[in-house]
Amino acid sequence: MPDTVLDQAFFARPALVVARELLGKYLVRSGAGVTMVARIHETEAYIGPHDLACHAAKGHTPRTAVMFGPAGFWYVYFIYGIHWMLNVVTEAEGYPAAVLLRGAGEWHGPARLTKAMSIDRQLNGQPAAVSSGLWIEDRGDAVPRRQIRRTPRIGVDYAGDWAAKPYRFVLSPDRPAASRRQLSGPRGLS
DNA sequence: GCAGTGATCATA
DNA sequence: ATGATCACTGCC
Repeated sequence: MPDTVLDQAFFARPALVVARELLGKYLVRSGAGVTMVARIHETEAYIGPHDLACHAAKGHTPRTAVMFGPAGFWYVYFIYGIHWMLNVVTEAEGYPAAVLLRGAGEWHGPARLTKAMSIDRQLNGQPAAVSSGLWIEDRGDAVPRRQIRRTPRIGVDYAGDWAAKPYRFVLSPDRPAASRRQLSGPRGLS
């Protein structure tokens, strides 16, 4: 299967679906004569204006405007005076939702990822497409469901009941299959 | 554990 | 104009 650049149809779906399906896809950064590729292993869904952890819960502001636009565009914002966060807009135009890319390749943590790939406000509002120098590819290596873990989102304790919802998706390495003996034998002594 | 750092938005 | 807050990281 040839590599496929994910298009607007991929992103124009519920954020939870997009967040899950982005695991195992490839984030590609091209610019200044170099290209970087990193397999996505951690995402979070911010599902709409009723989601109190989603920036769009604060309404349509200059900062959140991109999220109200069409799917497949980058929503990049600055936080804590230091860090850039990379999101891709999902859902139908007019419905504000996005997926935060928290980890890819060797990088763990959303700010480390953007720092490594030189992602900043210049990409805010740009399309996730080759033309912007930042896009996502499907390279045909599907992720088995058993490698996907769901947890609550990080750093959103302010969001009340929404903080506990399992909207974070993590691609975990396969554990070696337990042998019959391990399954039926005594637990470890430790 | 907690400081750093500055954009953003509500309040005035 | 001012102040609280913040989808984090690195160092104590």
